[in-house]
Amino acid sequence: MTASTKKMPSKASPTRREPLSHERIELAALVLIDMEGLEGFSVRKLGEMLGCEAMSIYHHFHSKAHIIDALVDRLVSRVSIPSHDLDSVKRIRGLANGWRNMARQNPRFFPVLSLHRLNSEVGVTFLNEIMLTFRAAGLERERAARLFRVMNYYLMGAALDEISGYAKGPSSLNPISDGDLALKFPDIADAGEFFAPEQFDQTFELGLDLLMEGAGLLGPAQ
Amino acid sequence: MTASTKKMPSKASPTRREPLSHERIELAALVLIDMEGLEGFSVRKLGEMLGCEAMSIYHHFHSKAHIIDALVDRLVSRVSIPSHDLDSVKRIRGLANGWRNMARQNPRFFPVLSLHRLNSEVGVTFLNEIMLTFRAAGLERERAARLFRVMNYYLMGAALDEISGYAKGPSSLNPISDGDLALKFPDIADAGEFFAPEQFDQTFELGLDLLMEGAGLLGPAQ
DNA sequence: ACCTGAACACCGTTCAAGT
DNA sequence: ACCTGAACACCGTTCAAGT
Repeated sequence: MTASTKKMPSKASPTRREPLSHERIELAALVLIDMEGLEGFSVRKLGEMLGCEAMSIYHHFHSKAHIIDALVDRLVSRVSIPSHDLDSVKRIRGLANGWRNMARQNPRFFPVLSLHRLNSEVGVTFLNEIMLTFRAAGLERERAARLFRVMNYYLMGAALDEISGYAKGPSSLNPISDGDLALKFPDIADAGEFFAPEQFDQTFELGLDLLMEGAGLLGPAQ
Repeated sequence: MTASTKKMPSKASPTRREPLSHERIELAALVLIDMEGLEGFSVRKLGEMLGCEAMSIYHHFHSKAHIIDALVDRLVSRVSIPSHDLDSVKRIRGLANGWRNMARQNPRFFPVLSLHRLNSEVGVTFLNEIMLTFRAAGLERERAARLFRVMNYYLMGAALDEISGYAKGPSSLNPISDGDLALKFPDIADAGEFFAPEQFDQTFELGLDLLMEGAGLLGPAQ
C-alpha cells in the first residue's frame, strides 16, 4: 500500500534485468527454498526475487509443480558419479556418499526430492548407475534387482533421518523433556551420544557395510 | 453466494450435532486426508466435514500443525507391539511389519509422519520398544544404538518407497516412456518384474534379514 | 515474444461478537 | 464454555491486455 512496497528499478534502471530463463528461475528457486524453507517458497516471492511479476514465471513453467520437477532433475544430476574404472565396492560407496552429500547440501528441498519418483530421464540415469554397479559386481538379475531396492530404501531413509537430525525437520510441538526422557526411557537417553551429528558418518558406514557384506560384495578379497 | 452454498441443518436439525472433541476432529482429519490427500486437507474443509465453522476447530487445536502432531501420535500408537514373551528376532520382525502396515493403511499421511521427529511421549515410547528389543537381544550399548539407527533408516525408506510404488507418490510430470526405458536402460527395465507390489514383502524381508544377520541376531540357533 | 496487473478461488489465522 | 462470521494477509493460476 505504501510507497515503500513499490519496486523502484522501473525508473532507476529501465532495461537492466537479464531476461528470464529456466536456469535463472531454477537457481533462484533453490536459493529461496534454502533461505525460507518449502513453506516459504511461493511463485510470488520467486518473482520478487527475480525482479519480475510472479506471473511472468508462468511463461517459462506451466505450474509450480513443473518448477519442482526441474529442481529434482537439477539436483539429481549434480550427484557425482564415480569413475567406471573403480571396483564395484568403491563405486557403490561413492554413489551412496554422493547421494548423502547432495541431501546435506539441500536439506530443505531434499524431502520433496526423496518422495518424488525418479522416473524422469535424469532420474532413471542415476538409478541406472546403481543398477549397473550391482550387475558389474557379479550379482545375478533377481538378486541385483532386490538388493538395488534394499539399498535405495537404506539410502533414502538415512539421508532423510540425518537431515532431520540436523534439526531441519519438523519436530513435535510437545516434545518430551530431557528429564522425562532420562527417567522413563533410560535406554534411549543412554544412546544419545551415538545419535549426535558427528556420529552420522560412522553409523551410516556401518549400515552400508552390513548390507554390502550380506550381499556378498565384501568377499575375502575385500 | 447463492442459496445452495448455505448449510441447511440450522433449521432441519437444530441441536443435533455432537460437540467437537479432539477425537472427533482427528478422526475426521484422517478420513479427509485419506480421501483428498495432503493438499486437500484444509481446516476449512475439515470444518465443513464436521458440520461446523472452520474456526470452531481452533477452540480445540492451536493450529493446523497441532492437528498434524496429534495425528502422528494417534497413528504411531496404533502400531501393534509384539508380546515381550517372544524372542528378540520375532519381536523385531513384528515391529518392522507393524510399522509397514501402518504406513500402508495411511499412504497419504505417512510421508508427513515419517518426516516428523518422533520426540513426543508417544513417539519415544515406540522407539523405545525397538531399542529395548535390541538390548534384550544381547547387543551392547554402542552397537545397539547404531543398529537402532540403521534399522530405522531402512524401515523409513522402505515404507516410503513402497507407498510411492503403490502410485500414491508424486511422479515426474515428464516420465520416461516404457519404450525409451527398455532401449536406453535395459538393466532397469529388466528388473521391473521384481519391482512390482507383489514383490514388496519378499524384498523387504531380504533387506531385514541382511541387517539382522549382519547384526549377529540370526545366529546358528535362528 | 515476453511481460504485466487485475481477478478468481482458495488458504491459515485473528478477533470481536454472539449464545 | 463453545461457536460464529467478517476480516487480514497470504496462496496458485487464468486471462485479457500491454510493449
